[in-house]
Amino acid sequence: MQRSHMPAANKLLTALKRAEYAPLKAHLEPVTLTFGEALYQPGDLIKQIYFPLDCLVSLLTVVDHHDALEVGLVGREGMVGIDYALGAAVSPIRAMVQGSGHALRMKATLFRKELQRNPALQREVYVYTHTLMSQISQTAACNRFHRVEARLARWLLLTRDRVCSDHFRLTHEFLGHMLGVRRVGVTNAALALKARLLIDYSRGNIDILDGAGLQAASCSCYASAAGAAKRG
Amino acid sequence: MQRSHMPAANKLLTALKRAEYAPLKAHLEPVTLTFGEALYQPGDLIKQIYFPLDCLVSLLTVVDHHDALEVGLVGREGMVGIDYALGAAVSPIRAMVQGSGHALRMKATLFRKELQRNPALQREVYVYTHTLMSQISQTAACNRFHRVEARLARWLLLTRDRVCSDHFRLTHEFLGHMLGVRRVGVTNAALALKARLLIDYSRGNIDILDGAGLQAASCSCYASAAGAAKRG
DNA sequence: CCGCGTATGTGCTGCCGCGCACAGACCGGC
DNA sequence: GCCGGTCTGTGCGCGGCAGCACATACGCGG
Repeated sequence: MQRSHMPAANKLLTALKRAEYAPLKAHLEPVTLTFGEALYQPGDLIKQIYFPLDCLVSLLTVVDHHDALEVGLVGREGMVGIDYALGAAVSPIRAMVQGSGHALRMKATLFRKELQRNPALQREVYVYTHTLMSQISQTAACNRFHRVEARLARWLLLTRDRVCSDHFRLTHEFLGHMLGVRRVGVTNAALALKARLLIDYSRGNIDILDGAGLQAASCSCYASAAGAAKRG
Repeated sequence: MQRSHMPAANKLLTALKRAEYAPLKAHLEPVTLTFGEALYQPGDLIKQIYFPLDCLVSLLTVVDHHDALEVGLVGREGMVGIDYALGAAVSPIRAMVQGSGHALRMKATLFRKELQRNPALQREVYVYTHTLMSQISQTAACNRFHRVEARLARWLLLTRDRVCSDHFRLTHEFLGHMLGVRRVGVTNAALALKARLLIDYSRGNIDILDGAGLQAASCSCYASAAGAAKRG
């Protein structure tokens, strides 16, 4: 997953001023998250809040206890556990580590206490909530109207923005789960992108060769709220 | 759209205690919303917040300036303008009146001021945000995994819960826009439900004959968060 | 360097929903 | 009672993706 050895900062936290951040800092604990780890399952009590540094977390809605669809993607621009911040005790979704890396973790109860007395933190958290909600809506429409190839392109770009690298590890099988399509569907879409020299890949190693071209191949959704908000 | 002449109360507001509600009350203005009216378009500045009483508002994500997909449905259990409450100035979505009726309206700026100093209102608004976000996610997964017939059944049940009546007016054409499918797709699904004596309809007048049966015909999504939260 | 497991490519068949076109059915207005 | 507009039902061809099955390719460990 090769990225810089010193984890980048979490943008939601760095938006806070020194005095606003200080009371949080004492309770933040650095953790390493590994690929495939589930931070929450649907119905789980939310005990910890996570602020990704250089890892990547997928938010998945689970239907009928087996089919799952990714609805959101969280990198260092956000946090995992928004539901708790909004007053919910249990998670309605599955949060799965999609790219290994580091994060800062905090006990949920302590986070809520701090949130209640910290207006700056509130502002950041609620603005991020809005961003995430827009992203989820956008993704829903994208899944409905656009073909697998465009959605794959979009997804690769979103991932790139979060890991800040043109190279990352992901198998077709996994991408299939993320996009809610068969593995073969991913293979075909990936072949098309490869043929156009936009990406290259082999056995789970993906390289983005032509970001601009990939953006052209992706649907307009990438350029919209979701993409824009994430790059900032 | 036949419902009681005295508009039911908005549940988000009635959850507030007298003293908490009083400062809001002064600024709430009753309005009549008519079918087809757009409260916001994507990119619009949010100037008013709406609390539906007996009307129904659809939240739509618009792609490429022509295709639209419904992601959420707001009745008297919620409010329209959540984005503004979260700190956004412009609406990322279209909010369209799907069932005529009454609502309470408030200037957005006044609402934000009151929100800032009213913890009980904050709690209600953020819990509703969570409900809505869950609903959007659930809908996204539902659109992906379930067939038109099941989704139509689910959508009719959600509508029923909000208008509190087994009868309402909706054309296939309109339902097609809501579900993101062709009108003919709706016709076929509706025919199947009619054949099973779960619903009846004619020229825009829809009757739910067998709610339990319809729920069985709908996907599990209805029973999940979305449905549960709305009936409460 | 051999073998096995994982990752990727290919070839079917089938169904769902799309786009288009048109036929009936019902309702209100004149 | 006729006319026009709206709503609903039907037919046809097509494409994307599902499900299933199998064929290669790559890489690691022994």
